[in-house]
Formats: sequence, structure tokens, C-alpha cells
Amino acid sequence: MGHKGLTADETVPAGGPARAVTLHDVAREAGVAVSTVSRALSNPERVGARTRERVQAVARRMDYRPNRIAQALPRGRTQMLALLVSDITNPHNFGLVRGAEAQASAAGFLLVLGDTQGSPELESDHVCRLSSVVDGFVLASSRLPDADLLQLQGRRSVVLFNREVDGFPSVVTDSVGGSRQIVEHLAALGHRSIAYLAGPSDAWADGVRWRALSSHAEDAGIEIARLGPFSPTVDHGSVAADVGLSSGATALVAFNDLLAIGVLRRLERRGVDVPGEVSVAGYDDIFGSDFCHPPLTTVTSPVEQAGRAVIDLLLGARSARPGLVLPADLRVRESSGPAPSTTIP
Amino acid sequence: MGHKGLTADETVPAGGPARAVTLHDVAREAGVAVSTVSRALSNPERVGARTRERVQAVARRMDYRPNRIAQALPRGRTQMLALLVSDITNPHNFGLVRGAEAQASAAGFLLVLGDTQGSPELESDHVCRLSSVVDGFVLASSRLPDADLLQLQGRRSVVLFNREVDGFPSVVTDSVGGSRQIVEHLAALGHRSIAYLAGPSDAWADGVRWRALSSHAEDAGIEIARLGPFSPTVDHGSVAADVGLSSGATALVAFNDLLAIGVLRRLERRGVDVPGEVSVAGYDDIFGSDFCHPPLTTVTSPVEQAGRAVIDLLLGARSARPGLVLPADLRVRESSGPAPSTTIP
DNA sequence: CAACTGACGGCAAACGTTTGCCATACTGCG
DNA sequence: CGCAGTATGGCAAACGTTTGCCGTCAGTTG
Repeated sequence: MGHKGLTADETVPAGGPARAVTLHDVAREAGVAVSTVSRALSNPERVGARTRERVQAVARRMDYRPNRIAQALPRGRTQMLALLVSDITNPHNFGLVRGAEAQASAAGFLLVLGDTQGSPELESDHVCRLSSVVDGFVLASSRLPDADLLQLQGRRSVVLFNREVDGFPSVVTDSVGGSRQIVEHLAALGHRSIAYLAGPSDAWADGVRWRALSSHAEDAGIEIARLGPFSPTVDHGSVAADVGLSSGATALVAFNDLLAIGVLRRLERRGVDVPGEVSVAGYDDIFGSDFCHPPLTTVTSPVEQAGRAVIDLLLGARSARPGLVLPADLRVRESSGPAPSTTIP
Repeated sequence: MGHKGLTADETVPAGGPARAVTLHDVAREAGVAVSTVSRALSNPERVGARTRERVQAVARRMDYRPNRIAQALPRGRTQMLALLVSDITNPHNFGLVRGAEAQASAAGFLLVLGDTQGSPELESDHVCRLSSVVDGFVLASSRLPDADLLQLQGRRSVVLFNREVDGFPSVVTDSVGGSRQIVEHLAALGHRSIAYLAGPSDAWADGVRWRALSSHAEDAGIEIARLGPFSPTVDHGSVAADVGLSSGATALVAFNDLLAIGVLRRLERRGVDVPGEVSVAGYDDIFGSDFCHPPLTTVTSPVEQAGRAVIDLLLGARSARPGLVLPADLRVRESSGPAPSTTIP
């Protein structure tokens, strides 16, 4: 029979997937047992220098690549991690995904991505299908009930992003600090009445943001109303804008930038002057927030760093502490300005 | 020892990952052989009705979930697919990822995501690490040399997105049609000199777009220059804008929208009137192209559909033909207008 | 009633690794 | 020279599944 598994100069244009080189092939070629090859490659000090050299040379020459699936079985670990996000098309998640992918990849792990589309059922589905495949989960903005999370934690390690549950390592952006800054900013501009355009009620961040906003508003003697909930998409910004405007508030704070940008677009189309008649602010500082019209005042957070942190936590790196809160700072742009009443004294 | 693997009402707060229920457990409980359980679940007509019922009931009661890794070994297929993109933070890819994830997931496949950061080495790296794990690859905007692709195809099935190589199934957006429409549009507005702000020279789409633009420009008797290459990011739009402007062209066509948006931002900051002094156009119609300032004239394409198509192709669905070209249409917005010389006759 | 047929269930060998344990051979020491 | 101790390499059993093959038993047919 012909050679096979040479350094890959064979041309197999139509052929089915050529069988990969296995430990057995290398062992046969090197004249040793498979176990020896296995050790020579993954546990080098366990085998004599002479054989080690020879085996490694043969393996290199034959272009041997361990089969990760086969490794995973006896090891019980797959070196794969899952990242579940609620909306893969939300730019907010891009940075998270990239940070996580980079960090996982640096640690020799593969990242499996899942899009839960904001549905707890789909999320639960994904978790089930993945739990025999991955060593751990990153659940970003998870909408799973606490009980389900607890149960999952029994089988796999889990890290939460932008959600806090007792007993879970998590990374969150400082929504309450951000909210405080929003309120202070609006208060300083003379706003006395704010409308919060809420996100999905099962989104953890929605509750946190609302509570922080309302408590700080109360402290500052500012009226605040919660409107919605609205789907956090640009499209649904239209409804939100109309509802917000009719509430009579002079400032609209949206659950996130997707919604805020939608609001901005709607207001522009309706001919409402921003920030002349009404100010708008959001959360996340997503791609586009800096060049929409007018540029959006929003709470920014180091999301790529969050992606890395979340993987570190999952991998049990000492450097990452369980309850990491990433700083979130208000970035003031042109969508917020003095309250209308104060401009006409 | 206590029960284990019951329907999951056990609370293991601190415990290590509880061992999962296996075929053996079910077999023992049901008093049959493992092979019978296996068949009862995945090949039901192969086993008698009475036993089948019983086994299935036991499996359900014990909450048995097949271990995908263990299944993959004898089957030789993992039911996982890889999607490699050159830049996960490019909004253009969001739709692709979502479409692909949805379609894969619908077919019972898992999607492994890789970010190659535009580097052929990183791409090759990912491919190696993934090839024992996934059943197939989607390479989006791959920068791998043809030879490497051919070699990979020998081991795994491969589908290309936005790149065409002989012998490979691929999905591309109709860059040449889009380019024609750009040139026609600009010509109709009186432009006589265009600058193409090129992307990375190893990007397949860059070559296609440039050739299509220049050939149609020639046909229309329009001057066209290729400037760059530029990194296709918003940040590098600044350089591109300056270079483009100094070329004296009245219209700038950017390699993609990321670059185009960067150009727009730079021009606005420099006080250059768009489209009064210069028109700008791009490709992809990404998130943000419709609300940047001014809204960008660009070539749009059904990218989520592309994501689905690419998976269909990989899975060998009959419905998807090997050389799929998705329509790309020019979306005219405010960033393009009459050439300056024609407005002052 | 014997022989044939098909349905059904079990045994065991894969799949490609890892790893505990054992046998051998070599080292150095008394 | 004999012994203990150690370095080295091989055997074989896992890991959890799938699947080819075979035996058994019931049902059918002549």
C-alpha cells in the first residue's frame, strides 16, 4: 500500500476525509508501545531520553496530532468552554466574545458559542446539549431561574456575566455606579423628571439599573418613572421613544444602547430636538454609540476585559476574584443637555 | 452509598461535578444489556416494544443524557462545526454568526467559534486545533493560501464564505454586482474620479471589489485609483480619509463599512462636507451604517441568510447549491451626492 | 411435528487516548 | 558478587458509546 500520513504533501482532491495519524501509527513506526508514545509526548520526563527523542521525531515527521475527542474520554475534560449570550447580534457582546475567545484560546481551550435569543428555554436547551461537551459555562446575562443555575453548578463550573447569584463566581459591570453617575449628571443639568425605559423583566441588569436609578433619583429629589418593558432592540426604540416622550419626562434613560439608539432615531424622525427638548442616555457604550445622531451619552465598561476575566474565573486563575465588579463610567456626549425649563428661565 | 443520578432534585452545593448517568446505569436499572439501551434510544425499531418502553421509561426517569464525546468516538463524527471569522468584532459578522448558529443548532450541531484576527497564522492554528473536534469548517473571509485550503479539504469538509476557490463550495455576496451599482450611481451623480480605499491585500473580497470597480469605471470612462491598503477598522478610517481626500477624487469607495464609517468620522472632524465636497460609499451595510453621520451609502447583503446557507452547504443539504452568490444591492443614503463640479456649473 | 424464518437481546470489539501496575534491566552500594 | 533501588517501557483496563455478529426463542410453514 502507498504511504499515508506523510508530512502532508499528498494531494487528495476528491478523496473522503483521509484517516488521521494515530498514536498507534506512530508507535508502530517508532517500534514502541502506544503508551510510550503517549508519555513521550505528554509526559516527557517519564520516558528515557533516547526513546523520547526518537518518538518525538517520528511523531513530528508523521505530523501526528492528538485527537482531542479521544483524549477527552479518559481525561474527563474536553478543554472546551461554552459561552452563552442572549443576543449575539448585540454589539455589546462582541467585545465579550472576543475577549473570551482570546483568553480561552491562549489557555488552549476551545470556545463553543451559543445564542439564546433571550429565551430561558433556549438557554436551558443549549446548556443540556453542551453539558457533556464542555468543561464549563459562561452565562452572559443569563435569564435562567436561580434553581436551574444551582442544578447546573452541580455538574459543571459556571461563571456568570452581568448577573449575580449567591454562590456563583461572576463578573458584572458596575451598573449601580453608572446609574448614580447618570442621575448626578442629569440632576446637574437641571432635570427634575426622568423616565426609565425598561428592558426585559427577567434580565438581571434591568432590575439592578432600575433600583439604582430610582434610589439615587429619590436621594436627589428627582421624579422617576419606569416605563415598559421594551425589547432591547433598535426597532423597539420607536415605541419606547413615543411612550417616554408622552410621559412628560425631560430625560429618557434606556435599558441599553440598542434601545437608546432606537429612541434617538425615532425622536429625530419625529422632529424632536435632542437634547433641546429631551435628553437621552443609555448603558453599554456599544459600537455606534459614539457616531449615532446625536452621539449618545452612555455608561461605558471594559467589556473585552470582562470577557477575559470571565474565562480566568472559569479556569480558576488565582488572579481573578469571584465577585469581580468592573468599573463603569459615564461618557457624556451630545444626547444629553440642560433640561428645557432651565434654558428658558 | 446514597442514591445518585435521580431526576436531579439532589442539592450538591459544594460537591465536585456529580458523575453523570451513563448507559451502564440505565442498563443495570432496567435489567438489560447496554447495547439494548443504546438501541432502544437511538434505533428504536431494532428492539421489541415491551423492552423499548421499559428502557425508555427508565432512561427518562434517571434523566439520562448521552455523552456526546463518547458518542463521537465510535461514530467518527462529533456533530460540531467550526466557524472561523477574521474579526469577531466586525458587525458584518454578527449576522453571519447568528444565522450559522441558528441553522447549526436546528440541525443538532454545535458551533465552535474562532477569531482569526485577520492573521493567516492564527487561522491555520485554529484549524489544526479544531480539526479533530469538528466535522466541518466554515471559513469566512479566509486568508489561508489555496494550498492550505486544499490540504484541509482532504481531512474535513470546508465551506468558504466570501471567497471563491476552485473545487470548494462557497457562499459569496455579489461584490461585482454591488461594485457595478456603486460606479453607476456615482457616474449618474457626475463623478469623474473615484478613489478606492483598499482593504488587506490578502483579503479575497478586496481583489474582487477592486477589479469590479476599476473595470466598470473604465467602461464608464471614470478615473479610478487604488489607495492603501488600510486596516479595515473605524480607527484606520482617519488615515484613509486623509489619503483619499488628498488624491483629489470626488468620491471615496471604502473596502468596507467599518473603514467607511471611520472615513466619515474623520471628514466630519476635519470639517469636510459630505457629500457636498466628497461622496463616500462602502460595502456590507453593517449595524450603524444607517445611523452614522451622514448615513452611509453602501452595498447591502443578506448576511444572516448567508450564515444559514453556509451551514446547509456544509451539512450537504440538497437545497443549497455549491456556488451560491447572494444578491447585493446598493442602498443609497446621504453620504453620496452630486459631484462638486457639477453643482457649480 | 420438523424445519425454517425472523425478531430480539447480548457479547464483545471497536473508537484513540490515558494511566495504574508490573516486569525488566540497569544503577550503585555494601 | 549480591542486593536493593530506580529508571524505563509494555500490558491492559479504563472512558461511554456504537455496532457487527451470534445465539435463542417464538412464530410460521410445509
